[in-house]
Amino acid sequence: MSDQGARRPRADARRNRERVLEAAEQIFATVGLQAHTDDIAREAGVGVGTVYRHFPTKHQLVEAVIARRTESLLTAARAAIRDPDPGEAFRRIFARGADLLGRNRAIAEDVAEGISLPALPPGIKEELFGAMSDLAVRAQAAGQLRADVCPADVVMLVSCVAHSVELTQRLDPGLRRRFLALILDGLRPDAATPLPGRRLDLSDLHRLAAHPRGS
Amino acid sequence: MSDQGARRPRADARRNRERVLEAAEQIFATVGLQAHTDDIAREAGVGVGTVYRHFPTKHQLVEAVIARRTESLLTAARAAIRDPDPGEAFRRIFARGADLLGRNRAIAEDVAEGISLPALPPGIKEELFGAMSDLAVRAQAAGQLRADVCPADVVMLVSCVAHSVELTQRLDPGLRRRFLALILDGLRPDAATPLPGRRLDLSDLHRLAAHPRGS
DNA sequence: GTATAATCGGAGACGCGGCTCCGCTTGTCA
DNA sequence: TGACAAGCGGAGCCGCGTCTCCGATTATAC
Repeated sequence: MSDQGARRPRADARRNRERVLEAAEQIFATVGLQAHTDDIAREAGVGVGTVYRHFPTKHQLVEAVIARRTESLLTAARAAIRDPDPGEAFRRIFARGADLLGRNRAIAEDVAEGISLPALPPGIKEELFGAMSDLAVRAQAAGQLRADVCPADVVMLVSCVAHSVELTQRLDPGLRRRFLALILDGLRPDAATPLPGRRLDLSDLHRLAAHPRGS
Repeated sequence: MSDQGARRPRADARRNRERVLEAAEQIFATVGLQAHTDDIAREAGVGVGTVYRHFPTKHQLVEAVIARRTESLLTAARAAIRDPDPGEAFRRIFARGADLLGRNRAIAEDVAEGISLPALPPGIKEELFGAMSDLAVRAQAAGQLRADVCPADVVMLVSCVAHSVELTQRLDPGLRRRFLALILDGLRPDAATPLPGRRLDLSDLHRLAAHPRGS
């Protein structure tokens, strides 16, 4: 009761935590979200108990793994906002997102699962949506992105690409670029046929994110 | 041993089989593939035992439900091959597929799951792929579809659309048409930027279909 | 109407995967 | 070096969902 509650963990605990994180990253990336905790523990060379002590639920483990990877994308997206060529910046980040998804099956599944990005801590999610949205708006202002798409469309398209990535990855990793090219062509402003239906904004997406599956 | 092995089922058996099929169609459409057998039985007003007598595994039940729905799409696709406007025919069947997917969550999940269409009997699957492929080729010959996409791309795109449908349906059913329009714009021949990567044919897809998940 | 075989229903067996519990081990501090 | 709390591991618990089993029920044939 005399000193502060926080106390540095033991060396082996720190080492194991890192090992679990790395094993999880590796296994989730190849097997996907439905990987078994036991397999992750075995890969890390520890017992299941150890995994669950560091990450009380499987979901928290997924969250930790995905957050790590996503942060770097967010950083890149933030930097891209200052790019002198908004169209190129938009396409680059879009492609980079697809790339991240392509390299990590768990993230692809998570993003494909919904705009809700259930495994991502709320803060990062909103920032990422916001950054993508900003990039889109800037590209539109520069006449490099068709004017009738709304940020919500773009975010959804990413999820759509995530999904195609999931598929094509299994067949031929190079195929991903074909899809990307196809979708980016559909996003170009020249020769675009007007989109039907109503526009949605980010708040609609966030509203949906709150109710991931129910109707 | 005197008469032939086949014998007409009892009247109540036929009635129950039909009820199960209808209940399953209804529940799978709204809840999706992960619907519980017990719920289907309750909806049909029979016991689980009855469901399992008619459809020994859940998978066979799914298969029966999906096959029913898919056959009508196949019929439409076959008819569309004789359409005087190949571009329009292609777009119409593409849209109709998306529509079917949009109305039935189980099919959307199944198609989204992979080009493998795991729940579909092999015959229908190949015919459907073939019909879509024919429509694409004809549209290309008429200059209504960009020349650098290959049939495999189209089949994959359908899966991609299936996925977006899954998402958008929950948010706003009208949104589906926006996606469709976006994708179809990307498929137009004018102003298309050349697609990178190598072309795949249907046999590549079928090869993949044989190994749905493994690497 | 009666015999009989087909069909029904739902309690519960079974397998699977996330998670817990507790006896043993090991890092840390004096 | 010894004492002890922090940390470890993995057998097994628990809830869930698919499917089975068998006594009760009922359509059908004569």
